[in-house]
Amino acid sequence: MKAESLNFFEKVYEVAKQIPFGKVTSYGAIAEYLGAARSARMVGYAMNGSVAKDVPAHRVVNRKGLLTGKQHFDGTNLMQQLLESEGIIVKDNQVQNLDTHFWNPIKEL
DNA sequence: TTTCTGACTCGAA
DNA sequence: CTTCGAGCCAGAA
Repeated sequence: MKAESLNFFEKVYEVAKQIPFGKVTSYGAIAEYLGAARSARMVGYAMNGSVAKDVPAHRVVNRKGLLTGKQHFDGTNLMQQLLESEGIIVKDNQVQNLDTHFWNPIKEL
C-alpha cells in the first residue's frame, strides 16, 4: 500500500477542511505543514478534486491572498462571493486584510 | 521510463 | 516600483 503518496493529497484535503469559517490560508502554508514546502503548486493541483472532497477550496488562496484558482470554480466571481459570504473582504481577486483572516495550519495545528 | 503540466513562490533585471 | 523568469515537487499521459 503506497499510503505515503496518497497521504499527500489526503492531507491537503484534510487540512483544507480544517480551515475555520471566515479564515483563509495559502498553498505554501499547507505545503509547508505537510513537509513539502516546495510543493505549493502540488497543493493547488491536488485541489482539482477539492469539490469531490468537500474541501472549501475557496478558502485557499495564494501567498498574496490572490484568488488565483477562482477560474477553476464555476466561473468568475463564485470564489470571491463565497469568501465575502464568510465575512472576508475580497477586492479585485485579492483578499483584503489577509493578515487578519489568515489561518496558519502550522501555528494552529 | 521520459516528458509535461500545474489553483505557487522567490529572486533578479 | 513593475515585470519576467526559473525552480521546486508530485502526479498523469
